[in-house]
Amino acid sequence: MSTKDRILDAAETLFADAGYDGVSLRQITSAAGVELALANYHFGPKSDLFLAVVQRRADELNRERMTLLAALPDPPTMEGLIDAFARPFMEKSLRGGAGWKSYARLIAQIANSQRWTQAVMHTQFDPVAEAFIKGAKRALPEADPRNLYWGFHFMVGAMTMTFAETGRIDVLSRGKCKSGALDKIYQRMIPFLAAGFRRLAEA
Amino acid sequence: MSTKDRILDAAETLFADAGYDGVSLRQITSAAGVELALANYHFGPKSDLFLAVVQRRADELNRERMTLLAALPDPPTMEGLIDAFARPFMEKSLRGGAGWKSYARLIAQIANSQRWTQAVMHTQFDPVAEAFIKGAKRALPEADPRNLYWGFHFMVGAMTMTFAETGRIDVLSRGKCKSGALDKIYQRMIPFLAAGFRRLAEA
DNA sequence: GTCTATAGCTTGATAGAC
DNA sequence: GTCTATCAAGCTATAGAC
Repeated sequence: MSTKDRILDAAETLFADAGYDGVSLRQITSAAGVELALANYHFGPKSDLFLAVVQRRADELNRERMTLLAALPDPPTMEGLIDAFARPFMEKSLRGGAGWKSYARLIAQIANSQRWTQAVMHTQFDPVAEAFIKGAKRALPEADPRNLYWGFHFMVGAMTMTFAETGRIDVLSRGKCKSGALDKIYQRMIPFLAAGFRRLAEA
Repeated sequence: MSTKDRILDAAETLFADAGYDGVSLRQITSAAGVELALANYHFGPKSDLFLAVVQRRADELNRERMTLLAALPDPPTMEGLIDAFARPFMEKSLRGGAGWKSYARLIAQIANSQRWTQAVMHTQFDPVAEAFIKGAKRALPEADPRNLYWGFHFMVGAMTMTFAETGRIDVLSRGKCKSGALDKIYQRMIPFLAAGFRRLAEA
């Protein structure tokens, strides 16, 4: 495994647990088993390393989302549309290894802070978001387009928190619900969100 | 204004913008216009200051939420229940001053990270969450209780991201939607979420 | 590409005078 | 309750040898 990948993997885990400022380059290179100076040599400043961590999986995720979105019938159903957007993330989180779990926790923090909205959310995720909105306009042609943007926003909020698996719901439900049972949650999330979109389309 | 309050206000704004580790005690006391040593004198270690910042408004918020929840008819409607939970936050964010906007950005980060789940979410917000779930069981008695926990989870994800006002939706919608127009968004969020809950109850 | 060594700064916390 | 001064540790970034 290359030095670059070792650094990216270590940075991903640590950034996911403690955030950008909660982790030092020393912790990252130490966890990766490489020298401190190599982080700067391969990635430049710390902020560029952070962006590289996020970009690596965003590219793969977006490619799959775009493929699924393009394969939908026209007009698509809302359920199909939401599934095309959410399924790649769910599958990778369940079966892609620990790196994807870290990435999910990282994205939840990024999506909920102003700090990385421009550099990460707009740069890396807006093209897919626009493809989703375009599909939603076909699925619900009678809807006010603004309501579809808001629906998308509510969906992203519910999804990022779900994939982050903070464990809060496990304690709150006294073990009846499990954050880690993503496939079970997924079966509930899709209809929940689709019903919300449909209700907004009627308004 | 007391030294303690000056420190709390400055810390709130800075923590909301950059997170716990992104802000130093020097930045906080400097913004508050007091000496560095006073942060430790009044609040103890940095982590205790952070918890004090969150607790201050959580107490006020929870009191109002509990009052509204207790005033609902039995059985309540899902719309009424969600409104009782969300309205105090929305009103304060719209009319409570800049401190409540900072607090909303802070809560969005906390709710989406594992790091503060125990010390903040469970400690400060679980009692109200349980009151909400109890009401949801009355509103939708035919629902599997687990689905109500998941609905609550999706609701919190959508709500925290909405109140955080990251501005992403403004750019994505090319100005058609505005993060800051919380009252308009609120009218869409309540039916979106209520329809989601109802759909889960049918499953 | 990798390593050692270090410059230049910032950090949280506190001791001790007032 | 407030202030000055400081400690010990940590930080990012980089220069220079190999």
